[in-house]
Amino acid sequence: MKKAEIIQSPQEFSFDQCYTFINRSSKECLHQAFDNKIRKLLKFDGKYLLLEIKPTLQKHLEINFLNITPTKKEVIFARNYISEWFDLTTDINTFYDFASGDNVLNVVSKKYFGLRLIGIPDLFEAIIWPILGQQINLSFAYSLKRKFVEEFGDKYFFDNCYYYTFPLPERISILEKKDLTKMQFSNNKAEYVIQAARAVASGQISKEILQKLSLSEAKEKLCKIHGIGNWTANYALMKCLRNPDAFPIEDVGLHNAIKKLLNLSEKPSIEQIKYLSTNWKGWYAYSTFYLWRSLLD
DNA sequence: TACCAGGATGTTG
DNA sequence: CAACATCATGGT
Repeated sequence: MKKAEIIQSPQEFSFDQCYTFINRSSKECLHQAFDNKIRKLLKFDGKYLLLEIKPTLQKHLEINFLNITPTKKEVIFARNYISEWFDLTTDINTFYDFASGDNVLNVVSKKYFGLRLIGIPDLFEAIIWPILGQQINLSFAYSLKRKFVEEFGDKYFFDNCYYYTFPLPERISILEKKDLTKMQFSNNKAEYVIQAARAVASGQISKEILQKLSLSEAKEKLCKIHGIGNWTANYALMKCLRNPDAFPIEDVGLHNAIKKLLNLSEKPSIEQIKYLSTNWKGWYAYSTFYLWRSLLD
């Protein structure tokens, strides 16, 4: 019996809320969620780490390494990954303070108390996933991602099923468009994905570089890549860089969530959303995420 | 059947 | 600069 690792969670943390979001699609291929447990494959220093995450009785996070006995470095790596994925270090009390007085966020901020902004720690994945999702329904986006991951990611067999890691930009940067169009990518998507892979593989874009820039500078840098517009840039900055003011305002899911919450007859315009979100500064990303969560009910 | 999907880009007027 | 066409395909 291997020793379980425990990550202390903050007071404002609900495993159930995070689990609901993580388990939102049965078509997800980069982790598995069942029986209130989450399994995810990581690769560290050439070695596969298959993690299983579940809540303890005290509502903290328990991590078990299913396939190996980890070294100290591997334990640290896994702990840091989970902490980042679940955003365990942000103090969200001031979010709740302002949200309780906000016309849009009042209900959701209470209803989903303890939900953290579930991120995408890998920058390449945080850019490619929204590109795949551009202008198509989520169901189809998930099937595109599955084909992409199964073809170009790493595969690891354990406990009667396969686990995958997201493809590396170096691998994708050398593809030809037809490698992707044959798996139902549009010509544009294929082009965008390969261009983005080259930008990351070459070092033109990295987490470290973006971290040092202001939000507008980071958006500008991302938008230089063909296929990354304002929505995709904000999505990546929100989910990977965790910029609190990243705000994918063009997002259709956001529009639908606001329409539903305010009982509008039509989806709100961009101008209406700008007005409604006037007081969200410092919490645009969290506000967006809580609204996305409301779509799952 | 037509229209919309977790948009972005190129072209047109 | 705003309006429109295009993309690929699943869902309704």
